[in-house]
Amino acid sequence: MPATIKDIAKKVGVNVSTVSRVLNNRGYISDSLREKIERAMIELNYQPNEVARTLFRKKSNMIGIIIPTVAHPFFAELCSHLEDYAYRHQYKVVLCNSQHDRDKELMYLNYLKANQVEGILMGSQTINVAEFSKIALPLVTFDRAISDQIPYVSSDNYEGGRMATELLIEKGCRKIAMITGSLKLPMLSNRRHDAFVEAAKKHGIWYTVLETDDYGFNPDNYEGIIMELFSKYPDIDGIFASSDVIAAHILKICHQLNKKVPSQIKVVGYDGIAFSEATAPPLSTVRQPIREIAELAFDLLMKQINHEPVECVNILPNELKIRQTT
Amino acid sequence: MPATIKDIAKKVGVNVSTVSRVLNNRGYISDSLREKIERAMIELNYQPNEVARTLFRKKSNMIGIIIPTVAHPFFAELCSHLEDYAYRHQYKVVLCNSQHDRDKELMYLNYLKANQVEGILMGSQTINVAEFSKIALPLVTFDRAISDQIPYVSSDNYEGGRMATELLIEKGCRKIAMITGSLKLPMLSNRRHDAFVEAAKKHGIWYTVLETDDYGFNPDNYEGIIMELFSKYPDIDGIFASSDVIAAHILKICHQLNKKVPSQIKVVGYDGIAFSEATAPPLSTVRQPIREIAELAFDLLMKQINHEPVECVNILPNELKIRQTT
DNA sequence: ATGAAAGCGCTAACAC
DNA sequence: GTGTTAGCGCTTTCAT
Repeated sequence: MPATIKDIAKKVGVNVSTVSRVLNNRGYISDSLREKIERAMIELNYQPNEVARTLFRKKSNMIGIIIPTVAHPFFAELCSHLEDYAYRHQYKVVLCNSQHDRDKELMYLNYLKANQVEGILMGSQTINVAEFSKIALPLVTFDRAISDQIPYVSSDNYEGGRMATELLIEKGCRKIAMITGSLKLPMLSNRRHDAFVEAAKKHGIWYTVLETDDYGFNPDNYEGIIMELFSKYPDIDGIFASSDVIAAHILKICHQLNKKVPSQIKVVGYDGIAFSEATAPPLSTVRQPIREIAELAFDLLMKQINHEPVECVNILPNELKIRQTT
Repeated sequence: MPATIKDIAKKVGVNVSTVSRVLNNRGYISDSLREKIERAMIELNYQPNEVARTLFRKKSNMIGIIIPTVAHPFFAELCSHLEDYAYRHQYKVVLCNSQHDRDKELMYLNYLKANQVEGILMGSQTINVAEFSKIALPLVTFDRAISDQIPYVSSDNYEGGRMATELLIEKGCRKIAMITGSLKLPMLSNRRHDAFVEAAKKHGIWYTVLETDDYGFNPDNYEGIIMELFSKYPDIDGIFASSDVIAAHILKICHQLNKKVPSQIKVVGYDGIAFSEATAPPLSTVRQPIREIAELAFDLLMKQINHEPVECVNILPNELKIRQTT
């Protein structure tokens, strides 16, 4: 049994409130007593029970992060930055992978609320506004605008898609394809696709679009689609992938099919994850400001927790990284 | 203010203990009352406060995961599986990235304990046994044997290193290198290096070893080392990388230097992360059973929490994935 | 079958 | 300066 404030009090022969005072550095305390108490704390290896404190203060210093899966490098990097900011602000992070499972998402939302987290960061949403309003907790989302009440932060998907497509065209592509996650879901990232289509049309370039499985996190699925694309249109000379992971698979298949990148075919990814620098050849991509997204999202959450007003629409600019696949 | 058990009791006109009974399905309750109470709970959107429950029960249903950084794909995948098992057992996961920072690690350890987590999974340790014994919490580690009291689970590093090296040799390499994380730290993964050296010696093959920066998670550092290797020994014909991430960078540099893989030079990685299948060409690697490692580690933690005896040394076999870089 | 009361570990009025 | 006390939201004896 770990020592409690009572044990300390008893050992020193004072009241628990006195111990509490030194613990919180509040109120007057004689130096001699303070010293004695501090010594006792060390001797008994005392640590305040944060659960009890949370119960009283109604402040848990915990936030929840709900994402589809931390196994995806984009979310892993996002998460890593988020944890970094949280730590600096003395917040702990509860990691929740929804796996795009609606039930799991709902369960986690309830869990988190029941555990008194102060706010939630969501990179995964299958649930709707009504369900959210029940949660009644500070919330920030990525990639999805749930309602105009709930702040979101996202990269400039349209502009990102435009940059990628224009790059392909500029570099001479005349028959381009986009491989994207499912467009059925109302995700902000679908605007990458809108931009692709509009840019292609604007330049009068032939184009086609292929969608991966519903959630786009299944590599096996990617390769089938890429193969299908190449067998149907062997003369495709440019591909915009809606994620670097997909782009890496394209590069792999190109290598396998002996299609030279970038001479015969050019590829642009999206995200700018660490691995995009380590592909062969290094991947041209639309780099999302992952760190900044994390920082802003965390900041927005803190503001809500502190009842400060927040901007709901937060779109951050991307950076086009022209490397060696274009 | 969310509704409490008192609000429910007042609304229905019963004592809180009665409400508590229906909440916990304990003791006798008339059907009519139960129904009324359940209705009230729904009407008030009641959710039990898990913090209060934790305080009373001394059971938080939370565990902590301390890893160097979830941005590294190996840990991201491990974490993803861990979260999966935790969820299935109704446990929540607090994510802690130590960044190999001793202070941060210590802080987190204390935080976690103060927050009454039931156990800790550690993939990062700079602290020592003495510091650990103060924690006095169920613990399982990866990659590092802290003491013979603390269970760890790891892939068979020696055998993995041996398989990788033998593969290189078997495929005809006569001048091989290993690029590894720092060997200064007493990590289990250093045995990959031991195996490399012994296998090379056994076959009378020339070899050399290069170490990355202390913690081996800095890609900029990797490339410098790889370049250095190639400029010093341009006729190297095989490299064993101690991680797939390093291996990917080697592949990239080879592409850049126009060294053909696998004809001129062969590369084997370690880990078997998802990306290892998407490199060009697909990477031969020693695949760690990441899911199984996570499962066993979680299981070991649960056993300790339940005061069941556990095996301390847990070494799981790897699988040699021969793809197209060898 | 239901209520009253004590207590989990801690904090914050309010006394003295 | 330090002690007393009530209470955070919940659970669990122990009465009735």
